[in-house]
Amino acid sequence: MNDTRETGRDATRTALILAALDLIGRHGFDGASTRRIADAAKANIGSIAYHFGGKDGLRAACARFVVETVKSVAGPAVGLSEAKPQSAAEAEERLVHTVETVVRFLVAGSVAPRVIQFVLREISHPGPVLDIMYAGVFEPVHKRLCQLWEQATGEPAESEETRITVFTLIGQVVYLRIGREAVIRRMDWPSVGPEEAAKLAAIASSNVRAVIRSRQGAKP
Amino acid sequence: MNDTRETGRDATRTALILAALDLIGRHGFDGASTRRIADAAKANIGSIAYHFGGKDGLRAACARFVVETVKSVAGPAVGLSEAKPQSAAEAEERLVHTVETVVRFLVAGSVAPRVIQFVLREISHPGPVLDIMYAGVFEPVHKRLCQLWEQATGEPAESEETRITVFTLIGQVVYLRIGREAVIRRMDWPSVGPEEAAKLAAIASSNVRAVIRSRQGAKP
DNA sequence: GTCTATAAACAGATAGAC
DNA sequence: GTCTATCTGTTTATAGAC
Repeated sequence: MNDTRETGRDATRTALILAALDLIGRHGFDGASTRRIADAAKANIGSIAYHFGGKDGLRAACARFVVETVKSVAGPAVGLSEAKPQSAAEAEERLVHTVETVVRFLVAGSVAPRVIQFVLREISHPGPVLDIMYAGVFEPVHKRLCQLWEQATGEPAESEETRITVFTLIGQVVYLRIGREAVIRRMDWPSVGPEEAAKLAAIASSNVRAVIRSRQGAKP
Repeated sequence: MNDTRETGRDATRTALILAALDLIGRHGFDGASTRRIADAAKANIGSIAYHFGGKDGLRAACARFVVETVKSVAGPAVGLSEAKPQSAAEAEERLVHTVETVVRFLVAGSVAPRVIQFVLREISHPGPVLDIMYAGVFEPVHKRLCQLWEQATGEPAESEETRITVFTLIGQVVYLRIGREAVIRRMDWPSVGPEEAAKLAAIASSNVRAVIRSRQGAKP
């Protein structure tokens, strides 16, 4: 009888990854001790060495988990595996839809706040973790957004201008999560729930449309 | 004869703060040991306890140092102590100028890359350090930008819409620093120097103008 | 004030019992 | 596979010499 349910090998692995994601996201890699991670996962310290070879192996496993999670959210939103939109208007709608989906995921996502915190911690400094996340998520999503941008504005997808512009569009959204504490204080919000996320998404989309409009006007 | 020059009390304090800023920025608070900080500052471990009461005291001192540094850059750029601009066009120029100054400071600033890294590390989680930086820098600068926004677009400075919009304008710029490694890879740049910073600043300013334009059109 | 020696706690890795 | 005991190194804080 194969026991692939709650207990067993995979359950321990997953529990360790989720606990590590949470604690590394909250306290940083050095601040999250293997003992606390094991405790949170209700596993023993030795299991980290057994399953991942050590603390660094667990970190890499977290990165791969993040790639899968983000792919499952950003992939469909950006239409990674769908056909290209046929018109400029359609491409614009797809861009706006992506931005709104990402805002909601970022600022009010109950699914994976730990995933986000982990990424924000690990994204700054180069290393194996960044390599995994860049190749698995950042590059494919960014490239796709550049294609959509080309269809929406007529600017070449791989031009320097387009690539930078897409970074700024992502940035305005990501910062809402990074600066979360500042946003909450300045907006005088108790926290950021679905209602607040909707307001943030509305402004972000409006900005995207404004920039598209200005670029369309530049070379009509 | 008062010796306020290179050696003495203040020199040790400053050296410790700069070293802590650098190492905490690079490895996080937990990842930066007091030993390495003291070594980098060419001071002894005991001096941290003597001058700052302990590692936490040094962290707070870093935050205060950051506030002073950022004020000296962002303050003049945003015109914190100057009179309000007289026209919408003037306010728009001031906003664009601020964005360009901040981009240059962020992505190519040779003065204080350590300051930036420290802020990005500490900004996520609430605590005494965030309190110091929010009250000292974030709030005053954000409020000033909201005022400029009102003058440039006619939208009320303290409306929810304006406050959020200003966050998105800051965000597109700040992300260029946070996602630095991703930007470098995707742009295929060896690093981000003055030339690259100019390109980034140009796009960011163009975005700001586009959003202003769209808001002006909304309520003419 | 500056520096050194040391204490007490904690880190990650590992060997071996079950 | 899971868990415990232990090893080795490192952490912050501190007491005391100079």
